[in-house]
Amino acid sequence: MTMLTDAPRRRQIEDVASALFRASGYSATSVRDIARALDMQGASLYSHMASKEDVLWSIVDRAASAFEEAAELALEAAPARDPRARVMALVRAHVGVIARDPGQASVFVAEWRHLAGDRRAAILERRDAYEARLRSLLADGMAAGEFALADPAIAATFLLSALNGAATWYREDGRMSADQLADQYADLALRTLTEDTR
Amino acid sequence: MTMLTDAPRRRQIEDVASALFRASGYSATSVRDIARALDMQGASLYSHMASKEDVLWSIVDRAASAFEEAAELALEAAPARDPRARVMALVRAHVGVIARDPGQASVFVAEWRHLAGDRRAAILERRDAYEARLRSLLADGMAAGEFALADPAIAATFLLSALNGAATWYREDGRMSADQLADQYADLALRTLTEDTR
DNA sequence: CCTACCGATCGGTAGG
DNA sequence: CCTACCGATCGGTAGG
Repeated sequence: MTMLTDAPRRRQIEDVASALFRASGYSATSVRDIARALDMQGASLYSHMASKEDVLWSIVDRAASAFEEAAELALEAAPARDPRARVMALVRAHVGVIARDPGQASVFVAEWRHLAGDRRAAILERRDAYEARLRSLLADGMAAGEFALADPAIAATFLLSALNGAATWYREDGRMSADQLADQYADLALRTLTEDTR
Repeated sequence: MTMLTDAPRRRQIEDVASALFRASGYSATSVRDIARALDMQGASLYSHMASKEDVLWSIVDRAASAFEEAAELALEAAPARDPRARVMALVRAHVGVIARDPGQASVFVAEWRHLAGDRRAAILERRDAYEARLRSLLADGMAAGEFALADPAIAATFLLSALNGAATWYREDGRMSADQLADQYADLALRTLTEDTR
């Protein structure tokens, strides 16, 4: 999570909004709810934002970039020809982004549908591209004989649902560190990909 | 999904509301949106419901009962001392409830937080009890030496997130039948529980 | 960043 | 099930 103190106002607004959107959803959170959390008047927020949807867009766009960049970095660093290591790296990166800012992540996961028109379309495209990358990693692993999957597309969706679930429940002050979360989730995720030999 | 034709009005309202809540969320769906989908005036709905939250409660309560009853039946029918078979049965039952009515299920999964007070507390308790049942099944399997899990609570959360994800994307008219979904998800879920022997 | 204010829409009621 | 209507609240603007 980002420090709320001393962050620029716009960023403070986005962080407070993330937390409120996460707890109650975008539509049930009013501009005045956000203002109240910052000890401001509702109308004053409009010095820093053009619209409520604008703030949602900033959060979702930033989250999408965080996932994309983390995946990029992780896959660059991972061995090129080891599908297991590559999936592991992607999963750990994904969980890391969630653990670092669960508010932002959960807004990305659950509230993007309140975006309209082009923004909605753009984010859907990026989500699809991201999922496609996991899908192709799974296909690579199958081609290499490392994974056994009846349907890599279903497996990718199954996995991403499981990982994204953490955005809803994970608390930074809970009993689990970000690393512990990443370790456990990566382990569970990897198991999904190979035959169950008992 | 339930037939909309000839269902009693109250049930039609709940089915239409489920679909709209699933697509846009509870707060972004107005009473007039629901009425419009039924070719009625907004105020006319109040002959059949006391409040908007009342309709949400009916959907969530019915969904909770469906999950509970399906789990009960599945576990009664499953062998008492075979943890793998028992988890498999529970997963298949859970996915079956989702596939049979994804609208109802996704409202249960995502919109319960818009309930207030006692209802919210009651549903949280039932969710906890349901998850606890899966958790204890996992613990049984570990005790029997059949499952290898670092933390059965985390595994249960991971699994339920993965399964519930289907409530968001599954379409009855899509390329996958309910049985295919249940088969694939049960397979993926079961793999999660045993060591990855490669 | 504030006060004052806008039109639109919200959930819900009265009365038929 | 409809028309007519209610107060409250919504996102947002004007002007300082």
